[in-house]
Amino acid sequence: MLKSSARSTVSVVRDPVQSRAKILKAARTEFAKNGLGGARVDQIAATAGINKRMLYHYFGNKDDLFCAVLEDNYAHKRESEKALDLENGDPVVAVEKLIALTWDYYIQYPEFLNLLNSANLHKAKHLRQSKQIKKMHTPFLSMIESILDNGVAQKVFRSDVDPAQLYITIAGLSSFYLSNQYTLSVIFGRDLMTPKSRAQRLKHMTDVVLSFLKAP
Amino acid sequence: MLKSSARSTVSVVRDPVQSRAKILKAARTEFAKNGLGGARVDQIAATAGINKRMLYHYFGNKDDLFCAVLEDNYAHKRESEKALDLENGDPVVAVEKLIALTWDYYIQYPEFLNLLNSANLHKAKHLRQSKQIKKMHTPFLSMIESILDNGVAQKVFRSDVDPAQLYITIAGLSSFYLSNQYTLSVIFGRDLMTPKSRAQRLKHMTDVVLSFLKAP
DNA sequence: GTTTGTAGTAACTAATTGGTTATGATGGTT
DNA sequence: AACCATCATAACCAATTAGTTACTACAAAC
Repeated sequence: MLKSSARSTVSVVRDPVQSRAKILKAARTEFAKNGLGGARVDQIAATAGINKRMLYHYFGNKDDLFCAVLEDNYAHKRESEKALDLENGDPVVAVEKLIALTWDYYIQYPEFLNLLNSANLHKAKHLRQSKQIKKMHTPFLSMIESILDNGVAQKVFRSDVDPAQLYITIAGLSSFYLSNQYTLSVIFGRDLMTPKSRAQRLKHMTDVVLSFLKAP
Repeated sequence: MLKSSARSTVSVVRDPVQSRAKILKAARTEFAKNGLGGARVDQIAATAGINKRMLYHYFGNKDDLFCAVLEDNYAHKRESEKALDLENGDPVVAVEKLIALTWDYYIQYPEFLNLLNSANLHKAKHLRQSKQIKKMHTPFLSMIESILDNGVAQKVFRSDVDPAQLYITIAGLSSFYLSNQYTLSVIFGRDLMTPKSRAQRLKHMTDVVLSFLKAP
């Protein structure tokens, strides 16, 4: 059975690094928009401007591609956290900065939370394959720990706070508001994403966390 | 083109109320498990034990079925909230009860959060069709408002708290922990759902919220 | 300069998908 | 007892889906 040949006159540009990056970027957008189940491989290939065959060439299958997107997603976030230096200086200011960073990151990259939700819908089975993920977070947790230690040493924070609990709390305060902004806006009948609303939320979250940390 | 007739010897039981309920229940499970995009209409029909045609008969199409599931989902939660009487009595106890109720409800009905996430992934376009949703929440918000008012009157709570902000905070503290338990467990390398872990989280959340409300 | 692994394309496929057609059965109302 | 809107079934369909096959072409090593 004969098949027609690929076009042979026009020279094909080979750029594996960029091709891979384009696929990853398009996949991130598509997975974030429609979830793992709703995402279409054809759409990812079309958005990336590559042939679908290359997607399978580089990433194996849809699930492995999703896994690669998740790793990339976490790596990007950790990169932004490294940029801040919170372990030295005033612990109260450090906590304020940490809350603001979390909040701003979720706003700037709304795909992050969508991908996180999708990963959890599938009980993190994609993430569990990845060996790097866990160690990526260890330095982050120890950073929170030293902020708390500084606060305790300076007698401004209570001494019984679990860093993991605090991290989940800060992430949850931002995440729920942003991730559920659409249903919440319907329920409350008001736009939660105006600059004023956003500022109020940031203030509220900071109040909540610092009241807790400073409580006797 | 002749088609074979439906079986004519065995009498068919007609029970529209139960059929509708069975579809809704199966749809809830399937949508919660796989998201809107990943859910399969055939699977819903099979689980419900009804013919797929009836699903379209009762609910129109997949999106309208999803909308019906969401309405049902909210209605059920509001029903459980009505059961409590929090507006009278000690405001501190009322807040504690509200946090515990939210937490326990999410644990008892994990589909709730999955459906909520799916609804928001699609920017609440299904919920916006529904007219009842908004008014369903008004009494709930005013309940929180009167708890806060009681607390202020008794000089145990600060007076600048927005009820909507507080509601989102309480929901977020529970929701993020439970909804993301799988990825968080991978990251922290510990099981977040042991009885001990769950008790610690409930205590932490209560501490956080009450520290804030009692702060001067 | 030829071999070889990798990057690339077009066309294909088997299975699945949401939704429909054609037909029949039921039971309350008139 | 005839009527008819509603409840139900099996079989069907057009479109879509994830993944493949068969083939071509570049570029660096040999």
